[in-house]
Amino acid sequence: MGRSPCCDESGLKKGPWTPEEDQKLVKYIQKHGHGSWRALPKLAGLNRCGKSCRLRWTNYLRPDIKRGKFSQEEEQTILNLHSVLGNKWSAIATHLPGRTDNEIKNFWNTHLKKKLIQMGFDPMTHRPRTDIFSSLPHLIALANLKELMDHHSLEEHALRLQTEAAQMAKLQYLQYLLQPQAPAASNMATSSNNLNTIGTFSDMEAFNLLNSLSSIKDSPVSSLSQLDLSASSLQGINDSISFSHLPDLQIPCNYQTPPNKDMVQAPELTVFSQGEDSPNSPWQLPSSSTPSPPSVVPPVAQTSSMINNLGDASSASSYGGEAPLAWHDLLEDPLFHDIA
DNA sequence: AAGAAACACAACCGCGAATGA
DNA sequence: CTCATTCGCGGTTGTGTTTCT
Repeated sequence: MGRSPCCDESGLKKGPWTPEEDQKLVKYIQKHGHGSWRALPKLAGLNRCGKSCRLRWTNYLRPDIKRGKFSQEEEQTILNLHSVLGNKWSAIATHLPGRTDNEIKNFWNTHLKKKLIQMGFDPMTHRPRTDIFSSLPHLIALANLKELMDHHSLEEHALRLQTEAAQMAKLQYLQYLLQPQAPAASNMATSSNNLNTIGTFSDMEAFNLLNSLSSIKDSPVSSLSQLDLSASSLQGINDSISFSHLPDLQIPCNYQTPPNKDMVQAPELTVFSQGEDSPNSPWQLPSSSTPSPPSVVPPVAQTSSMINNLGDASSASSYGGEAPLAWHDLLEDPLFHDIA
């Protein structure tokens, strides 16, 4: 065990590669393949360690590397995969042909992470931030409220938002049902934490909810940022409706890049369905930038496997689960009773 | 025009997993 | 089974470039 001693060896060159070194490395690998990286430098006539050669080849010299800016589609793929896989850069890279894990990692650290923070999302959990800074985008959105109000009458706006809030609450409930580790829903379900045991209940509930939510995409306001903004404005109008649990959504998000950097836009919600995507991935990722909700509501059996897959996905994730949902809050919420 | 700050990205470091003797 | 070696991964740093003041 222990780490490789190769880089500790003195006398080996470090730092940026020269074109001559690149040429030597490329020529050698094209002719012989890399074989043992440790042996390669000597054989190729390079005064570098094998590790350095491997890195240079895999991150820069490999002929199949795609260079240049990341496309919108690639960006969205990274965001989606990161929400499921966490910082598993190599795993993410396998879904982006021609891109290296290092490149993706750099792109994440320099662009996407900041973008998410700007949007008010925790880049690690992909959930709305709950610290003080999270309110910043919210406040920015509020600042734009006046403009929005110029276009819609307040009442009409409030009514529409009330409907959307109800849909969000349903989504929350669905999220709870899809949580394999969720505590038994007190008096509403069996007392067992066993997924199979609560499965029957969850399946039916999830099935019904998915049915009722299948039209959510047609909602006139489809982005969370709009909903957040709406929620704030509505809260002023009708204090009896609580939106406190809205930021708890954990269903994987499908992010859309704001059309320009000055515009703050939160992710659109997408209910993922199991699909014929790569067998490595339990998720069927939306293939285009305009995702649509599942056109066919999964049958009960499928919903079960969705739940299982959700479990797999969350275990694959590198971050521990924050208490995902204030379940009792939801139960006590008058809004919940209206929709349930 | 010059210095500072921010950004972008290549490369390095250290760790753990895999592998083979 | 143990240990040494190699490889690959993820975090971090260093440095060149661009933008801002």
